[in-house]
Amino acid sequence: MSESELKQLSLFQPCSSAFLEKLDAHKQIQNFKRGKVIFIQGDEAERFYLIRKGWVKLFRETRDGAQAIIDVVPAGRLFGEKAVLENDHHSCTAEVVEDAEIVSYSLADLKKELETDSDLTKSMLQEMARQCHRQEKELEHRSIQNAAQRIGCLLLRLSDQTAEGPVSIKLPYDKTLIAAQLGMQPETFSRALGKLREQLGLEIQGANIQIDDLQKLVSFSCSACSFDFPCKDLQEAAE
Amino acid sequence: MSESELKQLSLFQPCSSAFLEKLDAHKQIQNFKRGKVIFIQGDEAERFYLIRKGWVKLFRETRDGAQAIIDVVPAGRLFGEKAVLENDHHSCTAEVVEDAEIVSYSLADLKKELETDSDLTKSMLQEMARQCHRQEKELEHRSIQNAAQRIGCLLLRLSDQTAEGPVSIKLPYDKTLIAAQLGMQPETFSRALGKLREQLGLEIQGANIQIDDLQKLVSFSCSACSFDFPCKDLQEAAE
DNA sequence: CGAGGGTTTGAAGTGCATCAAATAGTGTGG
DNA sequence: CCACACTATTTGATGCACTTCAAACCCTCG
Repeated sequence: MSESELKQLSLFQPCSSAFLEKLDAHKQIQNFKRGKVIFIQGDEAERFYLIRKGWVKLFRETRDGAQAIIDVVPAGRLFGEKAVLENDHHSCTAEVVEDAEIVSYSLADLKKELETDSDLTKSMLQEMARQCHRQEKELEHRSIQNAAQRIGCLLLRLSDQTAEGPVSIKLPYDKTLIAAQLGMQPETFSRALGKLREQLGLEIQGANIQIDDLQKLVSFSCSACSFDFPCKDLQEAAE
Repeated sequence: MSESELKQLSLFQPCSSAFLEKLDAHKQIQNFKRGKVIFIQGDEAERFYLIRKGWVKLFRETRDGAQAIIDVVPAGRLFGEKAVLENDHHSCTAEVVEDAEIVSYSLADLKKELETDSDLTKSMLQEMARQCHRQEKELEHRSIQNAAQRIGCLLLRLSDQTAEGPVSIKLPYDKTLIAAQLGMQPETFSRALGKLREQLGLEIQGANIQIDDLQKLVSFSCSACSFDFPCKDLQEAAE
Protein backbone atom coordinates (compact mmCIF):
# COMPACT_ATOMS: atom_id res chain seq x y z
CA MET A 1 0.00 0.00 0.00
CA SER A 2 1.43 3.34 -1.00
CA GLU A 3 1.86 6.31 1.29
CA SER A 4 -0.63 9.09 0.87
CA GLU A 5 0.80 12.05 -0.98
CA LEU A 6 -0.61 14.22 1.79
CA LYS A 7 2.11 12.83 4.02
CA GLN A 8 4.51 15.08 2.08
CA LEU A 9 2.90 18.19 3.50
CA SER A 10 4.16 19.64 6.73
CA LEU A 11 0.58 20.21 7.81
CA PHE A 12 -0.07 16.50 7.89
CA GLN A 13 3.25 15.41 9.36
CA PRO A 14 1.77 14.49 12.71
CA CYS A 15 -1.24 12.63 11.32
CA SER A 16 -1.96 8.94 11.59
CA SER A 17 -1.92 6.82 8.46
CA ALA A 18 -5.46 5.82 9.26
CA PHE A 19 -6.65 9.37 8.90
CA LEU A 20 -4.72 9.98 5.70
CA GLU A 21 -6.14 6.81 4.23
CA LYS A 22 -9.59 7.99 5.13
CA LEU A 23 -8.95 11.23 3.29
CA ASP A 24 -7.55 9.32 0.33
CA ALA A 25 -10.62 7.14 0.24
CA HIS A 26 -12.74 10.09 -0.80
CA LYS A 27 -10.21 11.88 -2.91
CA GLN A 28 -10.95 13.06 -6.37
CA ILE A 29 -8.50 13.86 -9.12
CA GLN A 30 -9.28 16.48 -11.71
CA ASN A 31 -7.56 18.24 -14.54
CA PHE A 32 -8.35 21.88 -15.04
CA LYS A 33 -7.55 24.20 -17.89
CA ARG A 34 -6.20 27.65 -17.32
CA GLY A 35 -9.04 30.02 -16.54
CA LYS A 36 -11.16 27.40 -14.75
CA VAL A 37 -12.70 28.69 -11.55
CA ILE A 38 -12.65 26.08 -8.81
CA PHE A 39 -14.62 27.93 -6.19
CA ILE A 40 -15.92 31.44 -5.62
CA GLN A 41 -15.72 33.69 -2.61
CA GLY A 42 -18.75 32.99 -0.44
CA ASP A 43 -19.25 29.45 -1.73
CA GLU A 44 -20.13 26.78 0.73
CA ALA A 45 -16.96 24.74 1.14
CA GLU A 46 -17.02 20.97 0.85
CA ARG A 47 -13.55 20.10 -0.30
CA PHE A 48 -9.98 21.25 -0.03
CA TYR A 49 -7.38 20.92 -2.71
CA LEU A 50 -3.82 19.81 -3.33
CA ILE A 51 -2.10 21.00 -6.48
CA ARG A 52 -0.09 18.29 -8.21
CA LYS A 53 0.77 20.32 -11.25
CA GLY A 54 0.06 23.87 -12.37
CA TRP A 55 -0.74 27.06 -10.50
CA VAL A 56 -3.84 28.48 -8.89
CA LYS A 57 -4.51 32.06 -7.91
CA LEU A 58 -6.60 32.98 -4.91
CA PHE A 59 -8.20 36.38 -5.02
CA ARG A 60 -11.14 38.50 -3.95
CA GLU A 61 -12.90 41.07 -6.07
CA THR A 62 -15.04 44.13 -5.60
CA ARG A 63 -18.32 44.81 -7.35
CA ASP A 64 -16.60 46.89 -9.99
CA GLY A 65 -14.19 44.11 -10.82
CA ALA A 66 -11.01 45.21 -9.08
CA GLN A 67 -9.09 42.15 -7.93
CA ALA A 68 -6.83 41.70 -4.94
CA ILE A 69 -4.56 38.69 -5.16
CA ILE A 70 -4.43 36.78 -1.89
CA ASP A 71 -1.94 34.16 -3.02
CA VAL A 72 -0.65 32.32 -6.04
CA VAL A 73 -0.34 28.69 -5.05
CA PRO A 74 2.30 26.41 -6.58
CA ALA A 75 2.27 22.66 -7.09
CA GLY A 76 2.76 20.83 -3.84
CA ARG A 77 0.63 23.10 -1.74
CA LEU A 78 -2.90 23.06 -0.41
CA PHE A 79 -5.62 25.61 -0.81
CA GLY A 80 -9.18 25.95 0.36
CA GLU A 81 -8.46 24.21 3.64
CA LYS A 82 -8.84 27.44 5.60
CA ALA A 83 -12.58 27.24 5.14
CA VAL A 84 -12.70 25.03 8.24
CA LEU A 85 -11.90 28.17 10.19
CA GLU A 86 -14.36 30.35 8.33
CA ASN A 87 -17.64 28.64 8.93
CA ASP A 88 -17.26 26.31 5.98
CA HIS A 89 -17.25 29.04 3.43
CA HIS A 90 -14.50 30.02 1.06
CA SER A 91 -13.31 33.54 1.69
CA CYS A 92 -11.83 33.96 -1.77
CA THR A 93 -12.10 32.77 -5.34
CA ALA A 94 -9.73 30.14 -6.74
CA GLU A 95 -8.84 30.19 -10.43
CA VAL A 96 -6.40 28.04 -12.35
CA VAL A 97 -3.72 30.14 -14.02
CA GLU A 98 -1.58 27.35 -15.43
CA ASP A 99 -3.18 24.09 -16.54
CA ALA A 100 -3.45 22.06 -13.41
CA GLU A 101 -3.88 18.60 -12.00
CA ILE A 102 -5.59 18.84 -8.67
CA VAL A 103 -6.59 16.37 -6.00
CA SER A 104 -9.43 17.26 -3.71
CA TYR A 105 -10.43 15.86 -0.35
CA SER A 106 -13.38 16.08 1.98
CA LEU A 107 -13.29 19.15 4.15
CA ALA A 108 -15.70 17.50 6.57
CA ASP A 109 -13.21 14.70 7.19
CA LEU A 110 -10.53 17.25 7.93
CA LYS A 111 -12.77 19.20 10.20
CA LYS A 112 -13.77 16.13 12.12
CA GLU A 113 -10.17 15.11 12.62
CA LEU A 114 -9.33 18.57 13.92
CA GLU A 115 -11.84 18.00 16.70
CA THR A 116 -9.88 15.13 18.15
CA ASP A 117 -6.33 15.32 16.85
CA SER A 118 -4.65 18.09 18.75
CA ASP A 119 -1.36 17.55 16.96
CA LEU A 120 -3.05 18.33 13.69
CA THR A 121 -4.49 21.46 15.25
CA LYS A 122 -1.04 22.51 16.39
CA SER A 123 0.33 21.85 12.97
CA MET A 124 -2.38 23.96 11.41
CA LEU A 125 -1.64 26.71 13.89
CA GLN A 126 1.98 26.64 12.79
CA GLU A 127 0.96 26.87 9.14
CA MET A 128 -1.34 29.75 9.88
CA ALA A 129 1.41 31.55 11.76
CA ARG A 130 3.71 31.15 8.80
CA GLN A 131 1.11 32.58 6.47
CA CYS A 132 0.51 35.49 8.81
CA HIS A 133 4.19 36.14 8.78
CA ARG A 134 4.30 36.12 4.99
CA GLN A 135 1.44 38.58 4.84
CA GLU A 136 3.15 40.88 7.31
CA LYS A 137 6.16 40.89 5.10
CA GLU A 138 4.08 41.61 2.04
CA LEU A 139 2.31 44.48 3.78
CA GLU A 140 5.65 45.93 4.77
CA HIS A 141 6.92 45.65 1.21
CA ARG A 142 3.91 47.47 -0.12
CA SER A 143 4.54 50.45 2.10
CA ILE A 144 8.34 50.58 2.05
CA GLN A 145 9.57 49.17 -1.25
CA ASN A 146 9.03 50.66 -4.67
CA ALA A 147 7.98 48.66 -7.72
CA ALA A 148 11.49 47.70 -8.83
CA GLN A 149 12.48 46.62 -5.33
CA ARG A 150 9.41 44.45 -4.97
CA ILE A 151 10.19 42.75 -8.26
CA GLY A 152 13.78 42.22 -7.16
CA CYS A 153 12.51 40.66 -3.96
CA LEU A 154 10.31 38.28 -5.91
CA LEU A 155 13.20 37.28 -8.15
CA LEU A 156 15.28 36.55 -5.08
CA ARG A 157 12.51 34.35 -3.74
CA LEU A 158 12.52 32.43 -7.00
CA SER A 159 16.29 32.04 -6.87
CA ASP A 160 18.60 29.65 -5.18
CA GLN A 161 19.61 32.09 -2.49
CA THR A 162 22.77 30.26 -1.59
CA ALA A 163 24.22 30.25 -5.09
CA GLU A 164 27.52 31.98 -5.65
CA GLY A 165 27.74 32.57 -9.39
CA PRO A 166 25.06 33.72 -11.83
CA VAL A 167 21.55 32.45 -11.26
CA SER A 168 18.97 31.58 -13.90
CA ILE A 169 15.28 31.60 -13.21
CA LYS A 170 12.08 31.26 -15.15
CA LEU A 171 9.00 33.19 -14.24
CA PRO A 172 6.44 30.53 -13.42
CA TYR A 173 3.37 32.32 -14.79
CA ASP A 174 2.14 35.41 -16.60
CA LYS A 175 3.90 38.67 -16.01
CA THR A 176 0.49 40.27 -15.76
CA LEU A 177 -0.30 38.02 -12.82
CA ILE A 178 3.04 38.63 -11.18
CA ALA A 179 2.37 42.33 -11.47
CA ALA A 180 -1.02 41.93 -9.83
CA GLN A 181 0.48 39.80 -7.10
CA LEU A 182 2.98 42.54 -6.38
CA GLY A 183 0.28 45.18 -6.44
CA MET A 184 1.21 47.05 -9.61
CA GLN A 185 0.07 47.43 -13.21
CA PRO A 186 1.54 45.26 -15.97
CA GLU A 187 3.02 48.35 -17.60
CA THR A 188 4.73 49.31 -14.38
CA PHE A 189 6.07 45.78 -14.04
CA SER A 190 7.48 45.83 -17.52
CA ARG A 191 9.18 49.18 -17.07
CA ALA A 192 10.53 48.40 -13.61
CA LEU A 193 11.95 45.11 -14.85
CA GLY A 194 13.63 47.05 -17.62
CA LYS A 195 15.17 49.26 -15.00
CA LEU A 196 16.57 46.24 -13.19
CA ARG A 197 18.05 45.07 -16.48
CA GLU A 198 19.81 48.36 -17.11
CA GLN A 199 20.94 49.13 -13.61
CA LEU A 200 21.74 45.70 -12.18
CA GLY A 201 22.71 43.85 -15.33
CA LEU A 202 19.89 41.30 -15.43
CA GLU A 203 19.48 39.48 -18.70
CA ILE A 204 15.90 39.03 -19.71
CA GLN A 205 14.45 36.91 -22.49
CA GLY A 206 10.74 36.51 -22.14
CA ALA A 207 10.15 34.59 -18.95
CA ASN A 208 13.80 33.62 -18.55
CA ILE A 209 15.94 35.82 -16.41
CA GLN A 210 19.58 35.55 -15.54
CA ILE A 211 21.04 37.33 -12.56
CA ASP A 212 24.79 37.76 -12.81
CA ASP A 213 25.34 39.42 -9.49
CA LEU A 214 22.91 38.23 -6.86
CA GLN A 215 24.53 40.38 -4.22
CA LYS A 216 23.83 43.53 -6.18
CA LEU A 217 20.16 42.60 -6.33
CA VAL A 218 20.10 41.85 -2.62
CA SER A 219 21.48 45.22 -1.68
CA PHE A 220 19.03 46.87 -4.05
CA SER A 221 15.89 45.17 -2.76
CA CYS A 222 16.64 44.12 0.78
CA SER A 223 17.82 47.54 1.86
CA ALA A 224 14.16 48.49 2.01
CA CYS A 225 13.11 45.48 4.05
CA SER A 226 13.26 44.73 7.74
CA PHE A 227 14.04 41.06 7.22
CA ASP A 228 17.55 39.74 6.72
CA PHE A 229 18.50 38.38 3.39
CA PRO A 230 18.51 34.72 3.17
CA CYS A 231 14.76 34.81 3.63
CA LYS A 232 13.53 31.63 1.98
CA ASP A 233 10.17 31.16 3.56
CA LEU A 234 7.65 32.85 1.39
CA GLN A 235 7.02 30.55 -1.49
CA GLU A 236 7.86 27.19 -0.02
CA ALA A 237 7.17 24.06 -1.98
CA ALA A 238 7.61 25.36 -5.49
CA GLU A 239 7.30 22.84 -8.27
CA MET B 1 -11.49 34.83 44.91
CA SER B 2 -11.91 37.04 41.87
CA GLU B 3 -12.03 35.89 38.27
CA SER B 4 -8.90 36.43 36.27
CA GLU B 5 -9.20 39.31 33.86
CA LEU B 6 -7.83 37.00 31.21
CA LYS B 7 -11.15 35.21 31.29
CA GLN B 8 -12.53 38.20 29.40
CA LEU B 9 -10.48 37.36 26.34
CA SER B 10 -11.90 35.07 23.72
CA LEU B 11 -8.54 33.34 23.48
CA PHE B 12 -8.86 32.10 27.03
CA GLN B 13 -12.54 31.23 26.96
CA PRO B 14 -11.96 27.51 26.99
CA CYS B 15 -9.31 27.56 29.71
CA SER B 16 -9.57 26.10 33.18
CA SER B 17 -9.57 28.44 36.16
CA ALA B 18 -6.58 26.54 37.46
CA PHE B 19 -4.52 27.57 34.48
CA LEU B 20 -5.63 31.18 34.61
CA GLU B 21 -4.80 31.31 38.29
CA LYS B 22 -1.39 29.97 37.51
CA LEU B 23 -0.88 32.73 34.98
CA ASP B 24 -2.14 35.29 37.45
CA ALA B 25 0.27 34.02 40.07
CA HIS B 26 3.20 35.28 38.05
CA LYS B 27 1.60 38.36 36.62
CA GLN B 28 3.24 41.72 36.77
CA ILE B 29 1.57 45.10 36.48
CA GLN B 30 3.42 48.05 35.03
CA ASN B 31 2.72 51.59 33.99
CA PHE B 32 4.45 52.87 30.91
CA LYS B 33 4.76 56.37 29.55
CA ARG B 34 4.22 57.12 25.92
CA GLY B 35 7.36 56.35 23.98
CA LYS B 36 8.43 53.46 26.20
CA VAL B 37 9.65 50.46 24.24
CA ILE B 38 8.48 47.19 25.76
CA PHE B 39 10.35 44.78 23.55
CA ILE B 40 12.34 44.92 20.35
CA GLN B 41 12.15 42.79 17.25
CA GLY B 42 14.48 39.85 17.72
CA ASP B 43 14.33 39.94 21.53
CA GLU B 44 14.08 36.69 23.37
CA ALA B 45 10.48 36.52 24.56
CA GLU B 46 9.67 35.73 28.16
CA ARG B 47 6.35 37.38 28.73
CA PHE B 48 3.18 38.32 26.94
CA TYR B 49 1.09 41.37 27.65
CA LEU B 50 -2.44 42.51 28.25
CA ILE B 51 -3.23 46.19 27.85
CA ARG B 52 -5.51 47.53 30.57
CA LYS B 53 -5.31 51.13 29.52
CA GLY B 54 -3.58 52.98 26.70
CA TRP B 55 -2.35 51.93 23.27
CA VAL B 56 0.67 50.07 21.99
CA LYS B 57 2.02 50.00 18.48
CA LEU B 58 3.71 46.96 17.01
CA PHE B 59 6.09 47.60 14.17
CA ARG B 60 9.21 46.49 12.38
CA GLU B 61 11.88 48.72 10.98
CA THR B 62 14.60 48.63 8.38
CA ARG B 63 18.21 49.63 8.88
CA ASP B 64 17.54 53.08 7.51
CA GLY B 65 14.71 53.67 9.94
CA ALA B 66 11.63 53.14 7.80
CA GLN B 67 8.84 51.71 9.94
CA ALA B 68 6.06 49.34 8.97
CA ILE B 69 3.20 49.27 11.43
CA ILE B 70 2.03 45.75 12.13
CA ASP B 71 -0.79 46.66 14.47
CA VAL B 72 -1.94 49.28 16.94
CA VAL B 73 -3.30 47.44 19.93
CA PRO B 74 -6.11 48.85 22.07
CA ALA B 75 -6.89 48.28 25.73
CA GLY B 76 -8.39 44.87 26.29
CA ARG B 77 -6.18 43.03 23.87
CA LEU B 78 -3.05 40.93 24.12
CA PHE B 79 0.23 41.33 22.36
CA GLY B 80 3.52 39.47 22.29
CA GLU B 81 1.82 36.11 22.73
CA LYS B 82 2.62 35.10 19.16
CA ALA B 83 6.22 34.57 20.16
CA VAL B 84 5.25 31.06 21.23
CA LEU B 85 4.89 30.31 17.54
CA GLU B 86 8.09 32.03 16.54
CA ASN B 87 10.71 30.20 18.51
CA ASP B 88 10.29 32.38 21.57
CA HIS B 89 11.40 35.52 19.86
CA HIS B 90 9.44 38.66 19.24
CA SER B 91 9.05 39.34 15.55
CA CYS B 92 8.36 43.02 16.01
CA THR B 93 8.97 45.95 18.32
CA ALA B 94 6.32 47.11 20.81
CA GLU B 95 6.14 50.76 21.81
CA VAL B 96 3.63 52.54 23.99
CA VAL B 97 1.88 55.34 22.11
CA GLU B 98 -0.61 56.40 24.77
CA ASP B 99 0.32 56.14 28.45
CA ALA B 100 -0.47 52.60 29.35
CA GLU B 101 -1.16 50.21 32.18
CA ILE B 102 -0.06 46.78 31.19
CA VAL B 103 -0.19 43.36 32.80
CA SER B 104 2.32 40.78 31.73
CA TYR B 105 2.33 37.02 32.13
CA SER B 106 4.77 34.20 31.69
CA LEU B 107 5.07 33.06 28.12
CA ALA B 108 6.54 29.77 29.30
CA ASP B 109 3.36 29.03 31.26
CA LEU B 110 1.29 29.70 28.17
CA LYS B 111 3.51 27.59 26.01
CA LYS B 112 3.36 24.70 28.42
CA GLU B 113 -0.41 24.83 28.57
CA LEU B 114 -0.59 24.80 24.79
CA GLU B 115 1.17 21.44 24.86
CA THR B 116 -1.66 19.80 26.69
CA ASP B 117 -4.77 21.93 26.31
CA SER B 118 -6.04 21.32 22.82
CA ASP B 119 -8.98 23.64 23.32
CA LEU B 120 -6.59 26.48 23.96
CA THR B 121 -4.72 25.55 20.81
CA LYS B 122 -7.96 25.62 18.85
CA SER B 123 -8.82 28.96 20.33
CA MET B 124 -5.44 30.33 19.37
CA LEU B 125 -5.91 28.97 15.88
CA GLN B 126 -9.18 30.86 15.65
CA GLU B 127 -7.50 34.06 16.79
CA MET B 128 -4.73 33.61 14.30
CA ALA B 129 -7.24 33.03 11.51
CA ARG B 130 -9.01 36.24 12.45
CA GLN B 131 -5.77 38.16 12.34
CA CYS B 132 -4.89 36.66 8.99
CA HIS B 133 -8.25 37.74 7.73
CA ARG B 134 -7.68 41.29 8.97
CA GLN B 135 -4.33 41.42 7.23
CA GLU B 136 -5.82 40.18 4.00
CA LYS B 137 -8.31 42.97 4.16
CA GLU B 138 -5.60 45.49 4.86
CA LEU B 139 -3.52 44.26 1.93
CA GLU B 140 -6.52 44.55 -0.32
CA HIS B 141 -7.16 48.08 0.85
CA ARG B 142 -3.61 49.10 0.13
CA SER B 143 -3.90 48.02 -3.47
CA ILE B 144 -7.47 49.02 -4.25
CA GLN B 145 -8.41 51.99 -2.08
CA ASN B 146 -6.92 55.45 -2.25
CA ALA B 147 -5.86 57.48 0.76
CA ALA B 148 -9.24 59.09 1.39
CA GLN B 149 -11.09 55.79 1.09
CA ARG B 150 -8.76 54.09 3.53
CA ILE B 151 -9.34 56.88 6.02
CA GLY B 152 -13.07 56.58 5.51
CA CYS B 153 -12.82 52.86 6.17
CA LEU B 154 -10.95 53.50 9.39
CA LEU B 155 -13.57 55.99 10.53
CA LEU B 156 -16.27 53.43 9.84
CA ARG B 157 -14.40 50.90 11.94
CA LEU B 158 -14.31 53.40 14.78
CA SER B 159 -18.02 54.09 14.42
CA ASP B 160 -21.10 52.42 15.70
CA GLN B 161 -21.96 50.86 12.37
CA THR B 162 -25.58 50.27 13.22
CA ALA B 163 -26.35 53.88 14.13
CA GLU B 164 -29.00 55.67 12.11
CA GLY B 165 -28.38 59.35 12.76
CA PRO B 166 -25.12 61.28 12.92
CA VAL B 167 -22.16 59.55 14.54
CA SER B 168 -19.46 61.14 16.66
CA ILE B 169 -16.07 59.60 17.08
CA LYS B 170 -12.76 60.53 18.58
CA LEU B 171 -9.50 59.48 17.04
CA PRO B 172 -7.84 57.36 19.70
CA TYR B 173 -4.24 58.40 19.04
CA ASP B 174 -2.00 60.65 16.97
CA LYS B 175 -2.97 61.45 13.44
CA THR B 176 0.63 60.83 12.51
CA LEU B 177 0.32 57.27 13.78
CA ILE B 178 -3.00 56.72 12.07
CA ALA B 179 -1.40 57.86 8.86
CA ALA B 180 1.45 55.40 9.31
CA GLN B 181 -1.00 52.63 10.13
CA LEU B 182 -2.84 53.32 6.90
CA GLY B 183 0.39 53.46 4.96
CA MET B 184 0.51 57.14 4.10
CA GLN B 185 2.34 60.32 5.10
CA PRO B 186 0.88 62.66 7.74
CA GLU B 187 0.53 65.39 5.13
CA THR B 188 -1.43 63.07 2.89
CA PHE B 189 -3.63 62.10 5.82
CA SER B 190 -4.38 65.71 6.63
CA ARG B 191 -5.26 66.61 3.08
CA ALA B 192 -7.33 63.50 2.46
CA LEU B 193 -9.27 64.07 5.66
CA GLY B 194 -9.91 67.60 4.45
CA LYS B 195 -11.30 66.15 1.26
CA LEU B 196 -13.68 63.96 3.24
CA ARG B 197 -14.81 67.07 5.13
CA GLU B 198 -15.58 68.98 1.97
CA GLN B 199 -17.10 66.22 -0.07
CA LEU B 200 -18.94 64.13 2.50
CA GLY B 201 -19.76 66.77 5.06
CA LEU B 202 -17.67 65.49 7.95
CA GLU B 203 -17.16 67.93 10.79
CA ILE B 204 -13.67 67.86 12.19
CA GLN B 205 -12.31 69.50 15.32
CA GLY B 206 -8.94 68.17 16.24
CA ALA B 207 -9.41 64.53 17.09
CA ASN B 208 -13.20 64.80 17.20
CA ILE B 209 -15.09 63.91 14.08
CA GLN B 210 -18.77 63.91 13.40
CA ILE B 211 -20.27 61.99 10.52
CA ASP B 212 -23.68 63.25 9.53
CA ASP B 213 -24.40 60.78 6.81
CA LEU B 214 -22.82 57.42 7.49
CA GLN B 215 -24.30 55.94 4.35
CA LYS B 216 -22.51 58.46 2.19
CA LEU B 217 -19.21 57.46 3.76
CA VAL B 218 -20.00 53.79 3.27
CA SER B 219 -20.65 54.19 -0.41
CA PHE B 220 -17.50 56.26 -0.73
CA SER B 221 -15.14 53.83 0.97
CA CYS B 222 -16.74 50.43 0.68
CA SER B 223 -17.23 50.66 -3.06
CA ALA B 224 -13.53 49.90 -3.34
CA CYS B 225 -13.63 46.91 -1.01
CA SER B 226 -14.61 43.30 -1.54
CA PHE B 227 -16.16 42.96 1.89
CA ASP B 228 -19.74 43.91 2.66
CA PHE B 229 -20.38 46.86 4.82
CA PRO B 230 -21.24 46.05 8.31
CA CYS B 231 -17.74 44.74 8.74
CA LYS B 232 -17.05 45.08 12.45
CA ASP B 233 -14.23 42.67 12.97
CA LEU B 234 -11.06 44.59 12.55
CA GLN B 235 -10.51 46.45 15.75
CA GLU B 236 -12.35 44.31 18.24
CA ALA B 237 -12.11 45.12 21.90
CA ALA B 238 -11.63 48.85 21.74
CA GLU B 239 -11.67 50.62 25.08
C1' DC C 1 -2.16 32.52 -41.83
C1' DG C 2 -4.91 35.01 -38.87
C1' DA C 3 -7.03 35.83 -34.26
C1' DG C 4 -6.37 36.75 -29.67
C1' DG C 5 -4.03 37.41 -25.59
C1' DG C 6 0.25 38.79 -23.44
C1' DT C 7 3.92 42.29 -23.40
C1' DT C 8 6.20 46.44 -24.43
C1' DT C 9 6.51 51.33 -25.41
C1' DG C 10 4.99 56.10 -25.56
C1' DA C 11 2.51 60.16 -23.90
C1' DA C 12 -0.12 62.30 -20.59
C1' DG C 13 -2.37 62.61 -16.13
C1' DT C 14 -2.90 61.80 -11.08
C1' DG C 15 -1.99 60.75 -6.47
C1' DC C 16 1.05 60.72 -3.19
C1' DA C 17 5.67 62.00 -1.29
C1' DT C 18 8.85 65.37 -0.16
C1' DC C 19 10.57 69.68 1.36
C1' DA C 20 9.67 73.88 3.61
C1' DA C 21 7.29 76.85 6.46
C1' DA C 22 3.38 78.46 9.06
C1' DT C 23 0.05 77.40 12.70
C1' DA C 24 -2.05 75.09 16.51
C1' DG C 25 -1.76 72.56 20.62
C1' DT C 26 0.49 70.76 24.85
C1' DG C 27 3.23 70.56 28.79
C1' DT C 28 6.96 72.96 31.40
C1' DG C 29 9.06 76.02 34.52
C1' DG C 30 9.00 80.56 36.07
C1' DC D 1 -1.30 82.37 34.83
C1' DC D 2 1.95 83.40 31.32
C1' DA D 3 5.92 82.61 28.27
C1' DC D 4 8.60 79.27 26.26
C1' DA D 5 9.84 75.03 24.04
C1' DC D 6 8.49 71.26 21.73
C1' DT D 7 5.57 68.47 19.07
C1' DA D 8 1.59 67.70 16.20
C1' DT D 9 -0.89 69.34 12.40
C1' DT D 10 -1.84 71.99 8.45
C1' DT D 11 -0.79 74.29 4.15
C1' DG D 12 1.81 75.38 0.01
C1' DA D 13 4.90 74.28 -3.79
C1' DT D 14 7.19 71.00 -6.35
C1' DG D 15 8.72 66.45 -7.98
C1' DC D 16 8.41 61.68 -8.79
C1' DA D 17 6.27 57.09 -9.14
C1' DC D 18 2.86 54.92 -10.71
C1' DT D 19 -1.47 54.70 -13.44
C1' DT D 20 -4.09 55.30 -17.44
C1' DC D 21 -4.99 55.33 -22.21
C1' DA D 22 -3.44 54.15 -26.69
C1' DA D 23 -0.98 51.76 -29.97
C1' DA D 24 2.48 48.69 -31.57
C1' DC D 25 4.61 44.36 -31.19
C1' DC D 26 5.09 39.60 -30.20
C1' DC D 27 3.93 34.93 -29.46
C1' DT D 28 1.11 31.02 -29.52
C1' DC D 29 -2.28 28.17 -31.21
C1' DG D 30 -6.10 26.79 -33.88
